[in-house]
Amino acid sequence: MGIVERKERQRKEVRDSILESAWKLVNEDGWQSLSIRKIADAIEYSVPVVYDHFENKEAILSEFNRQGFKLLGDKVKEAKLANTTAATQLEAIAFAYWDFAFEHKEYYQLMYGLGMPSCESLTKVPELTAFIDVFHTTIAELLKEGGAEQENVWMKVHSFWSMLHGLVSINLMAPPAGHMGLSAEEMNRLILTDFITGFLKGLGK
Amino acid sequence: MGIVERKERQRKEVRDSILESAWKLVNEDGWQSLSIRKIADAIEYSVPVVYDHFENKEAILSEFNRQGFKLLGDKVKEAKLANTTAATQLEAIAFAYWDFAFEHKEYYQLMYGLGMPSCESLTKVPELTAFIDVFHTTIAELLKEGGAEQENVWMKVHSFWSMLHGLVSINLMAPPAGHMGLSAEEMNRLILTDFITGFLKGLGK
DNA sequence: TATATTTCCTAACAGCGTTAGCAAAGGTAC
DNA sequence: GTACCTTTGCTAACGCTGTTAGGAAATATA
Repeated sequence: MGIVERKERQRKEVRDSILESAWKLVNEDGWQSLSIRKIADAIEYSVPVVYDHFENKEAILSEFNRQGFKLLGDKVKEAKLANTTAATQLEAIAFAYWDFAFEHKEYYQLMYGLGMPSCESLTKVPELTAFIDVFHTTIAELLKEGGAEQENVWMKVHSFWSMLHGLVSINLMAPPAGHMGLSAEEMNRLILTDFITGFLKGLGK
Repeated sequence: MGIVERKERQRKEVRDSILESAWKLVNEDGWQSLSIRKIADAIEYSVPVVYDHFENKEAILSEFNRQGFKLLGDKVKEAKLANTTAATQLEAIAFAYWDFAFEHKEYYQLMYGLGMPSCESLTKVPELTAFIDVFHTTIAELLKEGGAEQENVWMKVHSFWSMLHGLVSINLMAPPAGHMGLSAEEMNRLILTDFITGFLKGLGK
């Protein structure tokens, strides 16, 4: 009685081909343009068949979300295991994370919700430069004070902005649960002040 | 002949009411559910009238994008001017940035494209914890080595992840132009290594 | 062979961004 | 005041989206 087995196998094949086609479409035209109808077209089934395997479009996306974090987790773990000291491990982890994001842009964009407007829209905002300039003047001043004027100011500006954005956006998406008897707000305060003192130290302060 | 003036004034009134209604709708139901038809309904005009004032939906969004960066720029500049030393200025800037993001969540989400899935989806991914654990073990080990075991490990883990994500995501959205004779890639390498050494220092290394 | 079940499609609903084309209102000139 | 022109704002449509109801055809069971 291999009939139910065959049916399950065929069912899985359709499910896999949905994910495969979806992934192909995403890599061709990005997340925004992915649609159930396009998937149905690609797998050569009608639209409702897709709904036999996934509750809705978001379920397909969150499947890729899971895949992405699984893959990132593996890469990061692999990088750790390839090193022996904790310091080199952390360094390798950071590089692995970085490389993952740029080798799998589509995954990363989905995982962190990047991409509401087109990705390059940020650089087209004229108000951005005025806002970045405030960072620039302050950091340039600090580097002069610290006697490290020759350092690349723009690198530090970019780091400052980026790290700050990272702290903020992760907090908006996944606020820390609060550990060791500290509330989430106390944690945030700590994280922010810790970041600032660390950054100032990096400027020679 | 105040007729053209009146017409311009009325035109501006409609334009303003479009933005006002859009902003209201966004604050009620988020960016994802904003639609031209809802705006038209709110301003009590038909749909094509909206297109007399904005080329398309994206033009409305980028108007808010500009507003957001303008407001953020003002807050940050204000924080700077309220302080005298560069170090306290930088600190005040960071706090102003932070506060802006949480006081104006809608702006911040639009400005940085957060919000493709619902914002809270991140914490629902089971693969996330496995991936964070790699950070945790490594950083805990480093703190032990540095003799700073009592420090809040989770805070450092959260910082590490957040900053790394910030560096990556800003790079994906607005890659640095390359300054001072360095290519964008060299800049990135510098920024990343600088981050790692800085972070390690913060762990007592 | 007849019945029950699974599989799969057509067709629709309600919404979206966007635009063509027309009616009405407003302003201008005689 | 009447004729003309320009602006204004509408209806209605096109083509797309996610999602689902209901029925036909194929398959499995008795």
